[in-house]
Amino acid sequence: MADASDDQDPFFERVRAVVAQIPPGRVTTYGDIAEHLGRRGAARTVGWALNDAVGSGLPCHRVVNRNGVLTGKRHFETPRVMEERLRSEGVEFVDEDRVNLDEHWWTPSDAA
DNA sequence: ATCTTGACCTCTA
DNA sequence: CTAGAGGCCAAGA
Repeated sequence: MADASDDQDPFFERVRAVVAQIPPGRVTTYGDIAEHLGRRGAARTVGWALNDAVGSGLPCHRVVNRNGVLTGKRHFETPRVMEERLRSEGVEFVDEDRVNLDEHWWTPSDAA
């Protein structure tokens, strides 16, 4: 297994690693993750990674857009899951689909 | 192999 | 202030 086939470090794997390290009660943004990985405008790709992460055990509900809006709630099993989960963790909502980033903003650099 | 879509962000007019 | 376009990476048809 020393072939160039087991290299799982493109972008997907890295995004998942970061999202998996998001502590409860905290929220992060796509742009922050992308920027932390070295890609500033690759925020879209981050979402793609989560698209495959749904059901993989990743707390994708803790990832919101720059405005703190639960953009990806529609991709969940049920749009309600995302909101219910965040609320269950102690996250406060300033709007129907907007969380208080000023109170629960977590960054990849805050890990460890 | 090519084109389109996709859970985004940022800049410029 | 609002509106429009560009850029990034990956997967599906």
